[in-house]
Amino acid sequence: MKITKAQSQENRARIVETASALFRERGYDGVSVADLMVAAGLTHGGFYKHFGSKADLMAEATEQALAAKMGEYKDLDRAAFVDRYLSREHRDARATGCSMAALCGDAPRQPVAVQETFAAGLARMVAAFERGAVAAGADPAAARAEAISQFSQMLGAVVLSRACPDDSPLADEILDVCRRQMLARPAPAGAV
Amino acid sequence: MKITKAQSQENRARIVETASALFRERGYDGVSVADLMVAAGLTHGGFYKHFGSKADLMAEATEQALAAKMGEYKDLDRAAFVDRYLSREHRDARATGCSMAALCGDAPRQPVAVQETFAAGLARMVAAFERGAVAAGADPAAARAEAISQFSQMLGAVVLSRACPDDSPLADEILDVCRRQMLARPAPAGAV
DNA sequence: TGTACATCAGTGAACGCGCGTTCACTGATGTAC
DNA sequence: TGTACATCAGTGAACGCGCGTTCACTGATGTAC
Repeated sequence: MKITKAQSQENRARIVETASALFRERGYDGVSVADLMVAAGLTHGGFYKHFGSKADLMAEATEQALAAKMGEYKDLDRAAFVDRYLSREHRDARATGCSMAALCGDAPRQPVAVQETFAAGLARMVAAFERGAVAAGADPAAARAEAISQFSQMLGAVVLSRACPDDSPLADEILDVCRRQMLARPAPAGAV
Repeated sequence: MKITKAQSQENRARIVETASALFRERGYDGVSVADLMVAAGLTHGGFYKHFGSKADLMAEATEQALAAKMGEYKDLDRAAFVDRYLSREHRDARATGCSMAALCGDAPRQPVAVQETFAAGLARMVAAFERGAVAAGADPAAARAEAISQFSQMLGAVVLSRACPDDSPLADEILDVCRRQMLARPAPAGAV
C-alpha cells in the first residue's frame, strides 16, 4: 500500500483543498477528520501522516483559501468586486466563497494558530482594498478608513444574508440594498 | 428534593438567562447541557424537566436575548447607539452583548427553530432601525435601505474586530474607523 | 387545622454515539549493492 | 540492469473522552379529605 511520492503530495494537497471547502461550508467544528478524509477519498488513519493535528490543518487550509480568494479578486475593479461579493451566488456558494465571511464567527474560538492566520488574512485584505482605492484615485489619507468600513459592510451583509432562512425575502434584500448603497457610495476620496 | 413551584420557575428562568450568556460567549456548540446546568447551579439530569431538547433552549434563549437587547437599545438616539455598539466594551463583553453579532455565524448551521428565531429577530431589528431613522427626520423611502446597510456595517465591524487576536491594533482600528464613519455618514434622508 | 399520600423538580449513574488521536500492520516504492 | 530490503503512506481497529439524552430514584411540596 505504499504510494508514489508524487501521489502522496497530491493526496496532501487534496486534503487541504477539500478541508478548505468543507470548513467554509460547515464550520471548523462541523467537519470531522473522518468526514474530511472520506471526502478526499482516503481513510481517517492516514491523516496524521500529513498533519500534526486537526488544528494545524485548520490553519493551513484557511491560509490557502484566503490567499487563493485574494488572487481571484485581485484583477477585478471595485464595482465588479462589489457586484460579485454581494451576489446571491456568493452567498449561496459558501464552500467556494470568501473564508473570512464563512468563518469569521468561528475564528475567535479556535486555536491561536488559526486566529493568527485569520488576522493576517484580514490585514492583507484591508491592505489590498486600500491599494485598490488609492489606485482608483482616492485620497490616500482616507483610503484605509474607507477600505475598513466598506469591507465591514460587505462582510456583514453576506453574513446576515446567510443567517436568514433560505426562502426569506430579507436575505436577498440585504444583499441588494448593500450592493446599491456600496456602488452609490461616494468615491473613497470623499468620505470621512 | 422536590422544590417550590416558584423556585422551579426561578430555576428555569436562570437556565435560560445563563444559556443566553454562555451561548453568546462560546457559541451554541461550545456549551454543553452539563456545563450550562452547572453554571446555573443545578445538575444536568434536570434539564429535560424544563426543555424538550437543547435545540428548544437555544431558540428560547436567543429569542429572549434579542428581545432584551432591543429593549435596552430602544431609548438611545442614533449617535449613542452607534457609540455603544461600536465600543471596545461591547466587543469584549460577548456574553452580555448583541446576540446577532455573537451568533450570526452559527445561526445558519443550527436547527430550523433557531434559524427562524434569528430571522425574526433580524427583521425586528431592521424595523426598529428604520423607525428610528424616520423619527429622526429621514426620508421614509430611504430609511429602510439605510437601516439595513448601516446595521450590516456595524455588525460586520464588531464581528471582524472580535476575529482579531486580543492585542491586535487592527481590532481597535476597525471599531474606531467604523464609528467615525457611521457618525459622519449623511443623515438617512440623504443616502441612496 | 391536621394527616395521608400523590406529584414532580432535581439527582446522578448510565446509554449510545461521534469525536480526535494512536497504533500495529500492509505492501508498493525507492534505494543500496 | 537485476536483486534484496528498508521505508513509509495508507488502512482500519481501538483508545479515552465528552456529548445529548434517558431513567430509576429521592423527598419536600401541595392537595384531598
